[in-house]
Amino acid sequence: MEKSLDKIVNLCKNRGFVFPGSDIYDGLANTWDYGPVGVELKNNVKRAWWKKFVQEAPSSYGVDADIFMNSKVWDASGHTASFSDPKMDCKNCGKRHRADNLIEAHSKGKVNADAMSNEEMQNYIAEHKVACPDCGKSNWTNIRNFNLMFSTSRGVTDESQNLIYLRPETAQGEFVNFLNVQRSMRAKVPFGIAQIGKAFRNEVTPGNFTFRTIEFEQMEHQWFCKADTSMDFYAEYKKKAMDFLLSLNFKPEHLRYHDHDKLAHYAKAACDIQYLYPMGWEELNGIHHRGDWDLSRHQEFSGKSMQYLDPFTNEKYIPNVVEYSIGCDRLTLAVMCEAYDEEALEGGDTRVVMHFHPAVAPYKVAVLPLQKNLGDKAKEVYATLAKHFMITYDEAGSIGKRYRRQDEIGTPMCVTIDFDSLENNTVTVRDRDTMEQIRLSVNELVDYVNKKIEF
RNA sequence: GCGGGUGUAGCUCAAUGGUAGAGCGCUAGCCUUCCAAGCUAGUUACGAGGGUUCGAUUCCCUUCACCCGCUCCA
Repeated sequence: MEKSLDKIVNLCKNRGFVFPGSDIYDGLANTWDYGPVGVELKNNVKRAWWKKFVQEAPSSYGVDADIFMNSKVWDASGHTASFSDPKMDCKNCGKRHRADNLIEAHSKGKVNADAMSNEEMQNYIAEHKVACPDCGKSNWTNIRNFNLMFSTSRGVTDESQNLIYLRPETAQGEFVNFLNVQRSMRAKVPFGIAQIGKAFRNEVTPGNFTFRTIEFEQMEHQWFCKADTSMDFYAEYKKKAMDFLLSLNFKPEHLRYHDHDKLAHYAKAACDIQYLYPMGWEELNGIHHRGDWDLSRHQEFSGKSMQYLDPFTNEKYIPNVVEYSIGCDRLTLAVMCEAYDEEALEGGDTRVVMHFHPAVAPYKVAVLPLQKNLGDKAKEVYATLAKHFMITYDEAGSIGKRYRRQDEIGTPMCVTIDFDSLENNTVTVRDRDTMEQIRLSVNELVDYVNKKIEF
């Protein structure tokens, strides 16, 4: 199992999908850069998602909110309070504990550690020789804040510096724009706000290639609706989320729902869709019924009314939210895992093929002159196709080798130029999945490719 | 942060106390009319610093980076 993720990581490095971040400086753990091929794949995945959840979705609107947000947003969302913990490690047994919990337990609740600074807590623990609950020794590291939010500061001079965070989730960008979108688009509840954007988490344990990283991209759709319809929409989005994945050619047996029994503080119901990655079943997306928690909190913290006035019934209410959130990098990785195939050929040969849905394939077509002296004609065909699609060109090596190269990056169609092409302007189109070949005129080619990549 | 591991070419690996070799890949040329053919030539490496030594990629120390566990996990 483990081996097969390695194979994908290797393919990614060798074929330009994904490189280790800061590679020439020995990397930076858990950062990854998408290469020329990978960025096409990822962009196509995003485009496919946007098509289903914005373009074709009734009453859904896209936004692109800023990564930096007023710190009060994170107070309202609860991240400031619960995303940061003062932790100390026991040097004796290695166990990690929260400093505030240690003090409150030691003082039997008489000392309120919440009001203490880290330094005060550290001093208190040293003075009172607060012992490790696990081994009984009092030999602690200094307090370190395990803040899952990355912070930086805004302001040039020291005195004017204000702490700001890189958003740990994109969702708040949709919530804080609820009023703006509703008003400017004259939107009527129910309606949706979608966003694709980066989020940052200082994860203690990232890993598994691009599955869990400290910087990642989320694709989210928040559906604002009336409370009494919300469970129906929750069920509907569970289905929509699954249908989207199936439309990308995921095998049904590689996907499953996973209902949460333990709910986060904001959630009324929650469900994941998991994918069978090489390392096992892992969360690919989440569908959360968030009630009116988010808008209510923002109403409370901002002082702005989040109430919606229903123009038909004149009812006033704070809408409920059904959130559908999918990790773009996770999805892209899943798409790669799902597409990866090693096919045994006659003669003991194997070819690695990425069976991407043509809509998300990095290149739609590879243009291959059968011989180098057909290059001029091939470049002419290339120029014609390049106006319509992301395509590539290769004239190095035997034709078989060039087919294999394209198979490895999942190019669905290879177009070869031969001497007949010069005579009658036709080309041979070779299909990645069936390996069948058909003869088309260059004029027919654009329509043919368009039909293939339909999504 | 703790424990373990790794670090030689783009990749996979090898050898060696006397400054390194292969396969694959890649590039150029020849050949070639449809699935990794062949021939020729070329290409590129000992993570960094220090020590021992006449001499270190090899031994020792430090450091850096990465990987795997653990801790944590909206």
